[in-house]
Amino acid sequence: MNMASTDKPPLALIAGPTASGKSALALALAEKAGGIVINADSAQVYRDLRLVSARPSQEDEARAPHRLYGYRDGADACSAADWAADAKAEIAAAHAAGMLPILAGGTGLYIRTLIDGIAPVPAIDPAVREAVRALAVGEAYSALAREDAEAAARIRPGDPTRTARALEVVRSTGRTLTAWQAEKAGGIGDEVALSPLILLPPRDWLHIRCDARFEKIFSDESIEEVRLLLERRLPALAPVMRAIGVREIAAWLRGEMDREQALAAGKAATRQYAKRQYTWFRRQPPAPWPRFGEALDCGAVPNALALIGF
RNA sequence: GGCCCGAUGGCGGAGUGGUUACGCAGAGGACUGCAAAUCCUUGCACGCCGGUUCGAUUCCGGCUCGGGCCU
Repeated sequence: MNMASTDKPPLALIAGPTASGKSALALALAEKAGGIVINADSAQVYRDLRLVSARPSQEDEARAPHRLYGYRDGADACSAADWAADAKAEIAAAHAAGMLPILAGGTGLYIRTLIDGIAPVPAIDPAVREAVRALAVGEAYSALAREDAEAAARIRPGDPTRTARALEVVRSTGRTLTAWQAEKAGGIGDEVALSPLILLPPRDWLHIRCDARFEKIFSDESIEEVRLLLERRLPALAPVMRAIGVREIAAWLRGEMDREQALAAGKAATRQYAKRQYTWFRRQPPAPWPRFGEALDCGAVPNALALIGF
């Protein structure tokens, strides 16, 4: 079991790029140690994306309890802090039930928010948000340069996401993002005995798995899933609409690509996503967190679990 | 057999007698409330053999290959 001698309740964390085998490893740990698997992946939270986000199967869910998978409506955009609050509640519930909570997922920002906390910026006035997001990047950036020069200095002029965020924060709260970010709140890192494991398998192995993953996703059932999602006519900027697979299958349904092109585009997007996650998990988590560099085939599971004391 | 056109990095695609676009893919990186998002950086080429020239990817000739036309 976990070697850490402490009174703090345990929390296991298995993170890594897509297709690295996180879910299978989490499930193996849950079966071995009496755990509850808690999703830490931003796309798998949406009900609308069962197949396209490659959520654990019903058989997997029958083997151990799974939480925070498909629990949000696609119209209800989830933020890092929203998820962290939900995860905190699920972790507490697991502890109350005497079980080991096991976070499994690949959204680095979500995990960081849960463990380290985040600046306690209040909710943004919806009118302000709408107005800010309606601006073109250039306009938003020059506005930011006037209203929060400090933020503008560290945000790249071409970065619409961060520019809009910084701008909506000053305008809605009257205080700059930089000022807010001087403090972090809500992190549970100090309250738990964390057993983190980062999966960084060989790239060529991962690429093969990414390709296979998307090929499996591009099925008749997934196409139906995307079709139903499109019928909801959600805003194009909604997180569900930007999930890998949704974009490509939608483009195919609209006749903008043929099947081969959509398949190739989906595979490429999956690999590119894995690469970004690889960079995050290689460099962002604290150095002491163990990294597991083997391909996660069946024989490697015990080695991986041993790294975190199970 | 003759004539014409083309041959540029992994792919697509400009261009130039000396400092060789760009897009995609790949690689590296950033990341504080949309993160499966967003953004930054970047290696790699001028079919082969001669000739002209101080200097050829660029000009000339031949060859090879591809496409087209003619007989």
